Amino acid sequence: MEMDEQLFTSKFGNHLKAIRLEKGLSQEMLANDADIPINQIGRIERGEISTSLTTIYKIACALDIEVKALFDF
Amino acid sequence: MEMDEQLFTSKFGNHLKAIRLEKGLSQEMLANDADIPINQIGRIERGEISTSLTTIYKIACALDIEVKALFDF
DNA sequence: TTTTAATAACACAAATATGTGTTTATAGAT
DNA sequence: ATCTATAAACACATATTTGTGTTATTAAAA
Repeated sequence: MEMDEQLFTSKFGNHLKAIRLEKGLSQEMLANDADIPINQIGRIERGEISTSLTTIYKIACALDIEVKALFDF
Repeated sequence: MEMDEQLFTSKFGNHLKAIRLEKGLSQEMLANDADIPINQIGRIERGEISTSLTTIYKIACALDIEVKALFDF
């Protein structure tokens, strides 16, 4: 699927949010588990920022899923 | 697998390099295809930087693979 | 209506990636 | 030894994320 970069970050954010909600976590809980500021989670889910590899990894660890699962969309 | 963040970016870089070489591409060719500076590819492969979602996406497109394949390690 | 939890939205400094350029190192071929 | 291609290693300005606050919405419950 060919996609614009901004659309990609937006879809990534939506997918992250869906996974977070499936796990029954609030942004704040996820942020605490991942040791990331809560605002950062919001910015990522809204597709505002193109977050970094390490942040992605920390989030995957906090969600207890593989990183590649975050890209399954 | 539990892993340090720096080790993760390092493994990501090694995996990217392996895929690039499998495809028979030089850093320069990949950089051109992905519309990214060549030095950036080197920095990522060496694990020097924690690159961004959009850069990861551009690289995956240029390699003609799914993003999640870049995290299959 | 009022309270509460959750998220969005805004601002700002600090840290880091990005983009561009140049130079050095390495390895293979001639 | 020389040439060539590839990659590493610098430097530096610019752009963006990150981290830390504060304030404003939104929605649901009491």
